[in-house]
Amino acid sequence: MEKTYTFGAKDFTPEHIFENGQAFRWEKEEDGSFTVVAKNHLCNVKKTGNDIILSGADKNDYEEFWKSYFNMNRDYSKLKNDFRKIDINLEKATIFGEGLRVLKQDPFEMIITFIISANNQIPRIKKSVNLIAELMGDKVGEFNGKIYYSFPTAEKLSKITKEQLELLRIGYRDEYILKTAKDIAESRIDLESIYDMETMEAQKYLCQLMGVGPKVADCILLFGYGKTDAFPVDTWVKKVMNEYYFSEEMTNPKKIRLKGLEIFGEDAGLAQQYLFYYARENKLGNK
DNA sequence: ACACAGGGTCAGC
DNA sequence: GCTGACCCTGTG
Repeated sequence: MEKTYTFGAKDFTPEHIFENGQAFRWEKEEDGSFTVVAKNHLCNVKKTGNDIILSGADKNDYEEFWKSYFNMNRDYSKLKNDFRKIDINLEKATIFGEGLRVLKQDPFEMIITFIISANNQIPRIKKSVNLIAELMGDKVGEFNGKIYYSFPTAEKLSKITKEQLELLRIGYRDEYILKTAKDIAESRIDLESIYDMETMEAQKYLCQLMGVGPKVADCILLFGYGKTDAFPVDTWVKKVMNEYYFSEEMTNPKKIRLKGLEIFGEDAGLAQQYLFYYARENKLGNK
């Protein structure tokens, strides 16, 4: 019999967690559940009534891995309560994205994933990232007839061949991920040291990597390092910030970022994720 | 059909 | 600092 672990579904809505553009290593099943692979762990996440059921994971797997992955130590009820006091638009976004959580994912995987994300579309990003795991990673397990693979280390990815790169269909980004994987594998950039850096210092440090600019760096810091004061400014955040917080059109991402931190404070990155999801799902500012 | 945008970044000025 | 080009592909 397959192992399972069950916990309360308060502040935990799988589709709002997985379908908000922070994670790409999952499949939605026919019953609405999500099968997710992270590091060398695999499980299926299903919401039934007031419960979340993890299949393929037991209490020990939860305590050792998934609890941290889902950032279960963070109190999202309190967070939403604080956000509601700050601003009515943010309150609307938190209600819309009820149960959204910002995950703690692998830093190297985030680096490669968000380099690929630049000037790209979410379905294509998902395809490319999963193909990298399939080509260069190891088999983690199987669920519902589908095989799941771990994301490769920098050492492994740095040995990808030209032919394999072709298969990824990531266009001009192939030289970015190759050079970045090499810089990390050969220790020119130390990913561990980033944990101890202030967010702005870390952003600058990450921007040394080919294909990493300020926005991608913020995504890496928010989704991979748990730095909640990283505030990625993309097209959607630009739209939503202009809609609510600027009287005249603001295009400068640096100033939008500053405004976000000024309004939303030390957890601005979490606010950003609600706003991003809200703006994109409602196609805010389109025509 | 075919232009357009997509979780931006880079090189060149 | 600003501008244009950039591999692809899903969408209208």
